[in-house]
Amino acid sequence: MAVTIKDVAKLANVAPSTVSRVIADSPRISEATKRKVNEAMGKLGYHPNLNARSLASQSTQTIGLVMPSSGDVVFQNPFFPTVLQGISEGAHEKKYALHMTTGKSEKETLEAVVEMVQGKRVDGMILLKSKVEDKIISYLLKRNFPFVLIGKPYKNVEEITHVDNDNFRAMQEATEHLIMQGHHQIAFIGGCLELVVTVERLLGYERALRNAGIELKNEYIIHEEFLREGGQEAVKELMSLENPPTALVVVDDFMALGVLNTLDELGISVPEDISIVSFNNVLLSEMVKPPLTSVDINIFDLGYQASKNLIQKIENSDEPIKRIIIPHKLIERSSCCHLKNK
Amino acid sequence: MAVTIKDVAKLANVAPSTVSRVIADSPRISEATKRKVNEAMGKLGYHPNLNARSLASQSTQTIGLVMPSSGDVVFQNPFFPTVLQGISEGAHEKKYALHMTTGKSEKETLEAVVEMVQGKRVDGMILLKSKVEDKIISYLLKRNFPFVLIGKPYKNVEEITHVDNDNFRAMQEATEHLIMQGHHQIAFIGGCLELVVTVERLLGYERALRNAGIELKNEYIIHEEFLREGGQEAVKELMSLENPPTALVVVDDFMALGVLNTLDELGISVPEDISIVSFNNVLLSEMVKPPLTSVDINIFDLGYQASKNLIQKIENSDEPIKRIIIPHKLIERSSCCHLKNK
DNA sequence: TTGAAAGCGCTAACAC
DNA sequence: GTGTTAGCGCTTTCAA
Repeated sequence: MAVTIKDVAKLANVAPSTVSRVIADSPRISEATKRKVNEAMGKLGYHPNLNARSLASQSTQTIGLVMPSSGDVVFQNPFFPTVLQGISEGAHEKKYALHMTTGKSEKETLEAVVEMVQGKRVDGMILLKSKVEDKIISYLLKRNFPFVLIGKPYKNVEEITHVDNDNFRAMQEATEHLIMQGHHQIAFIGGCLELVVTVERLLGYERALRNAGIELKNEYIIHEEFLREGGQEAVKELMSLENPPTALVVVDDFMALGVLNTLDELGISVPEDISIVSFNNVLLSEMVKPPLTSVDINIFDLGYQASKNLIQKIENSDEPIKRIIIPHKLIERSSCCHLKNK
Repeated sequence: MAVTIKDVAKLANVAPSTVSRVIADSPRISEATKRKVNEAMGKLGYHPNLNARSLASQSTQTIGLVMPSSGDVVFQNPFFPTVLQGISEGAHEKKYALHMTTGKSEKETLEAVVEMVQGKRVDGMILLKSKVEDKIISYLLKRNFPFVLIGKPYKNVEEITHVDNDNFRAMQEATEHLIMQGHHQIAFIGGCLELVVTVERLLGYERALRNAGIELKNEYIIHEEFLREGGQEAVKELMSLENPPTALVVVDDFMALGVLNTLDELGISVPEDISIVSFNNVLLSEMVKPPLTSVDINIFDLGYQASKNLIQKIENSDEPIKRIIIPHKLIERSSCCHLKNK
């Protein structure tokens, strides 16, 4: 068996509780015994058993996370690793670890969460996306379990600490950027409408058009899970409309790359024939041709603030509900240009 | 306080141990009490405390993982998420969870591992890369703690279960592919030489050239951590040699994209002026222009097999040491062509 | 400032 | 088949 607190206590000639106090760096312990105990720990190569500690102290110093299931589109693009990196960084700073599981279905995912929460494996949870009707959120809310959502909750906004971009404004600005370049025929290429982020951005797009007195056209709005094949068709259809768009807003750089390829096949050049603004500003966006004008939403920070704030909440149970808005920024590159008058 | 096994026992009029047996689905328990207990669990909304279980049973059903630290290049490309996805999938199938931490330095990383291992937070570990001198490996080996390495160990190959590609052959074949297309001046663009994978591939490259009776040139071999700026210079230098290469092998698609851009700037076209074979075959490789001929190394499977085999090892302590080679495959696209005779 | 002792919630060996 | 009981290794009152 491994070396325990008792072994250390024996060697240092103190009680186990004293050792425990030394570990916790309790103030009311003499320097002398502190040294004595530390020495014994060193000599024995002692390391606390964290399960025992968690059991006794009802805290785990770990944050729970549910990964998007394999096969989820999310995985093919850098959002997930980057946000994870941010989460991990924030956790690491406060000496928290991460505990993750996957769920293939919504049911499995919920089960995974229940297991973590009721199984006392984690002190808090970070949720990576908010569905329109989210059982996980209801569950956590009901149990009053600390969690932070990355993204905007569909409901109960006032009760949920969340970190998000101002996706409405971000998309509005992206659209306005195109409008200011003279574009009136601007199409929206977005993802799954069940995701709140898509809804928000769509609204921002619509607002920008409306503000500019531009008529909304249903056929200019596309929702595709796509990477590869899926979207190709949609883009082709879009471009063969009677009045094809002269500009596109695309909700993700990776999608934009797919769009770029389809346009290339169609012999349409960017930005000469059509302008594009996309989102996320991942490394990719500056490496493709043409480099993409893209809205940087600070993915890393989204994750970093999520774990940072979750930990605050864990450690101080009457921390107020917060809404943290991570700033975005339009990074101009070469995929947009002024609409030439015809 | 949460509902415990005792509450269930009381309600079902049985002993706590009986409840425990029902949970473990012990064979020697009557259907009647099984039902009775299950009913009580349902009624109370019981969920086992996993810390208590781990403490008592000395097992956690979780796998440890150390993430590449933020800032690590690894994060900017899809290798990490994909391998994580594979690991997660394999773990999920056997109802294992993942526990992860980050380390910024080698020292921190080792500490993180020690904490997981001695802290009894995990039953086994997956290592994502093998350094030439790897303290983590020595540590785990010394403690005889179950672990699986993704990649090839630098030493102690016979004692370490690892899952890897045959990187030597993969690179040899990639190089031969170019040689068969008439190329003799083939440069190698690789990553950090401290990583065993780089060494292996370099050897495969050299073997292919040697087999074909082609002289090795030092100036044809580049090692760059690069993405962006770093590599640009290197590629420019390479192309301004007296005898610039007519083909490149690049160890990563993402790097290849960087190379592609630099070449474009130099007015060199692919594949007309220079051919490229890269590695990993991530989605990106078919989306860039020109689509990259790339060696698919089955990243997902690397992760999947790693957790699969780690779990076997955890559950059966005299499982033999294994070496699992994941097949690779050259996917031909448009970044290579026959060398025109001059 | 330190020690003794009672749990945290579970499993498992042993008894019946 | 089921109950009793002794831990797993730690934290945390309560006393001294």
